[in-house]
Amino acid sequence: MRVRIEDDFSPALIAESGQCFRWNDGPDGSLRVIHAGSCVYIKALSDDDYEFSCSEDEYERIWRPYLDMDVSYAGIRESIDKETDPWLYEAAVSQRGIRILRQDTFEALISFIISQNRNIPAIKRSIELLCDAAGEERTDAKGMSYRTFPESERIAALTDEELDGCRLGYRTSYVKRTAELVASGELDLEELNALSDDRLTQKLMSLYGVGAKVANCVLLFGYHRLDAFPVDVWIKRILAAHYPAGYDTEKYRPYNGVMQQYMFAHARAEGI
DNA sequence: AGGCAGGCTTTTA
DNA sequence: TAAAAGCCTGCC
Repeated sequence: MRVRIEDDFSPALIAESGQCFRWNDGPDGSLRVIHAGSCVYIKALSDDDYEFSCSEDEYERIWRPYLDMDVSYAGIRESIDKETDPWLYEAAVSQRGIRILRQDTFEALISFIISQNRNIPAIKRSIELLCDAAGEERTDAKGMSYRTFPESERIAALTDEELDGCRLGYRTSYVKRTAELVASGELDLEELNALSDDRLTQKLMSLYGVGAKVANCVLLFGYHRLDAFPVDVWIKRILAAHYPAGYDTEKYRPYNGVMQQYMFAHARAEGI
């Protein structure tokens, strides 16, 4: 179906943003996106018009919420103070179209545990191997097969050899223990949504293999806490270079996470 | 108590 | 060979 989207939206920039790992190039300049057991091709027809390879019902039910279409990212972007934050402003202009996806919480948790101390191609490779090993095989709108992100029970049921085959390295035990905790019901990720940002961060950091950085990524990308501000090596370098006197996270509350994405993506694309 | 060094798997550039 | 969207353990 054809969809008109007038707010900031760039599938290409989202695919490169580092927040999601299952957006890949499809035919004819389209992006192929896998989420929530479904797969869709998104193709830009003009600045504001997009073709989604799904029904209107599926778009409304799955893709529109996933793409966070009820939040105005243009509004957030335009709140940036060009005078006091020139580099952030420039980052937001060049990365206009990035949105914070409403990803599945479990998928985000496992994905960002896998992400630690690795670059994006390696992260994507491990996640695809994990989906191949434990996800369900389905067929997309173009007749191509894809695999869903596995349920916690399916990951917990993998043998050590199968999990090792996903090239997780020392993260294998982190993924295994987290999946087992969720599968057993001992850890209810949905229930945690009632916690404040600080409490949720603490709770996630109590998990084996989850530190401050991964916890903040899970808040931002898995719980849609738009104020979460993951600090990684890139953000450290950016703040050192452009905010030597310190970066004030009060100013853009409650959208610090959106600003973080503009900065991170811009630094990766254009340099710091 | 809180901070720091060293180690960890594998891939990428 | 160093670095990579880091975290854990042990030591001080």
